[in-house]
Amino acid sequence: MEAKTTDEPEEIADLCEDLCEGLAEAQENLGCELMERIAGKWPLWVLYVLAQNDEPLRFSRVHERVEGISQKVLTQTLRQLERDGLISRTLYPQVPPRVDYALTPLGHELLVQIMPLGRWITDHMGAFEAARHDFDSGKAK
Amino acid sequence: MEAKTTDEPEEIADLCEDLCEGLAEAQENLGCELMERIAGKWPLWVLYVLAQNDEPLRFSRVHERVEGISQKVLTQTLRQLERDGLISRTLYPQVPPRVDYALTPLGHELLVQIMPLGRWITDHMGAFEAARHDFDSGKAK
DNA sequence: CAGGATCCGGTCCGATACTG
DNA sequence: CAGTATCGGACCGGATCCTG
Repeated sequence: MEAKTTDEPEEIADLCEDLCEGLAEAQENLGCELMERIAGKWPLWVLYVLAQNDEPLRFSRVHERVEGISQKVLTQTLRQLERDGLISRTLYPQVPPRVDYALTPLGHELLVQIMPLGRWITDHMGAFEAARHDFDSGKAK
Repeated sequence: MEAKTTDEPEEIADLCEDLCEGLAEAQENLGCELMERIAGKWPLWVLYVLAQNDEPLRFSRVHERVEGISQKVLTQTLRQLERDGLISRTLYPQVPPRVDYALTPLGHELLVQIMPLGRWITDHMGAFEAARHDFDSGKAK
């Protein structure tokens, strides 16, 4: 019949099933949107910063810790995360105003879910770098 | 879904450790780049399409299956994925030319790693929608 | 202190035309 | 068939100024 790749067809088919059940809908609908959102440069970073502290963080503190982000984008990011229920925003009607951001259980769980992926990526960083090097040197002829 | 409010500090600290070990480097360095890359709208989609077939796919086939993508962006995406060693590109010097794309073991494993995350997202889609609704209706006063 | 409003340069993306 | 090249528009993010 058809030539198969390096893996056994069963493995692929098995993966396919899971993917069709779990990822397919996410891909073509709203989950894809979420994947993109959290996978941007800043959102995960912000969640990570909030996770490092067991207490809520003020806007300024987050701004300090997520170095490189502009105030505008940080505000946008925080709004998005709040909208998706990943963080909570608490406004203290003081003067000067004070706003605390904290991870929600949902946001916490999301980090837990993403963690193994992050670990896997770091573990295979060498493979990625090698692949890139091969590709680049191959094209630079 | 677990309905725990503010988690115990120990849990957070525990998470922190893992995050610091696994995600921190990825965040601030190259892994972050990879996270963003694969999490874009198309890359994962392309990988997913390739995973559905146990045989390599031609450019046209991929283009058909990843509906909505332009030819230009598809080319870019495929190049990226190839550069990162997630897919393989095989050129047959025919006329008309023929190019086959297939998942590499690395790309295959990446999908396996991402799957549980995708599943978790779909499982909690309701929570996300609810959070968004709450947020939107709260602001629309 | 937190963040809204504005301007503006860089980037991304789609459509089109063209090549091996 | 599988791209590359180019152009114009949309969008994104940064810097600055201003408000409660």
